[in-house]
Amino acid sequence: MTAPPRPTVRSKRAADILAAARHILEEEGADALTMRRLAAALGVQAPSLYKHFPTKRALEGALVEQGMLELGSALHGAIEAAGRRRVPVSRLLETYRKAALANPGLYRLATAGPLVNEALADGLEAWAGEPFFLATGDPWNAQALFSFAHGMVMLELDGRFPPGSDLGRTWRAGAVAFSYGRRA
Amino acid sequence: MTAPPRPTVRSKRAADILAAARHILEEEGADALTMRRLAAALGVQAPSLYKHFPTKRALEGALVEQGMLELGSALHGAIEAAGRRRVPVSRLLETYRKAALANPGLYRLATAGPLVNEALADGLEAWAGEPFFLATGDPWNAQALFSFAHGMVMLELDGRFPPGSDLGRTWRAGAVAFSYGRRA
DNA sequence: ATTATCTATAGATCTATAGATAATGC
DNA sequence: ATTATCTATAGATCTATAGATAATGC
Repeated sequence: MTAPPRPTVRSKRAADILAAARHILEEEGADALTMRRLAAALGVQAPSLYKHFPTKRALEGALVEQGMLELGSALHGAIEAAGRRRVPVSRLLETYRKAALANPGLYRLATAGPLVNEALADGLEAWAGEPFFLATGDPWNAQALFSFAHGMVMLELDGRFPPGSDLGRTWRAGAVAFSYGRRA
Repeated sequence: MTAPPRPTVRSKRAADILAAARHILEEEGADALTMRRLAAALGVQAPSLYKHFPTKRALEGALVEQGMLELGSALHGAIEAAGRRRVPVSRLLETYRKAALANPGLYRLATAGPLVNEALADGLEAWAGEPFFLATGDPWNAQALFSFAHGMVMLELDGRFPPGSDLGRTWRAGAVAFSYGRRA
């Protein structure tokens, strides 16, 4: 098991700015997250933010780091809870779904669209994705299972499933499929 | 098998505008698709477009319709090619991947983010998704398989898989998983 | 002293409407 | 006659920089 990457150390003020940014992201969506809107939420003028983050991308990159760390921590937590036994795919998926839907805006920012910060995301993504490998036993099933989970979350967030859908059952169907040959 | 929805009939000019919009979408991405940029590509001023599409959303809705129809046609084609036998999951997925990656910009517009045109997409989405039901035999595995395919395409388009990935093998791993109990 | 914030502003865009003018179809 | 297009423009935004002023830490 890879060691968890350590979060970037930030000043109190920078941390507060990120917290406010997350709040806007979750309450009003990614489009609402502008330097002006963020500054207003902090009771400050927009240019002031540039003393703490050089560009908007840098601020977004910091949010991505948080999102990845939190998601990865949740998944690794599920692995550890299983002890020496292999974590059931169903449990990993439940953890994934719960963690992603707990912070939809952050999840989207961190996992959808082009990478915000390539260098950062590299090691972080590998670490966050490791539990899928540990649950499936090979890299191809790991990627496939991750794709299933990501697809489910995105479609769920985008409201793309028909109204009467029993998504819990759909998640379980995926868990069963990827548990082929062993317990779900 | 549901009958394929008929495409909206449009004037030659409206069809040309949509073709130009698709070109921009594929070559320069969704952000580049503005009424101004589109008008420029057609050698015209932006306000002229409003005689053919009342709003930008309406234009995007028309593109979504095209995308859904084309993707759905490809999938239904795979179903028909299998004749009376159930189409193998692997063939359906290959078709999906090929169709989606042939027009990445349109695929994104049509399947990711909030619905552009609710009323339209409703019946169209159901029809386009039907092949997943026909390939799996039940609605939950159908949704789960669709989620896997969508997740794969999105992650592939966003460049989220590590450099050395053998995505063909990952797609096949998914096909095998969802063929649990029968041939892939 | 140093850091944070402010005002002012450059420089880019966007979508969409109003009303005038040019092009086209009967 | 009717439709398409043009010019002109309203009305909103955005990110980011420069330089002055206020607040804070030693």
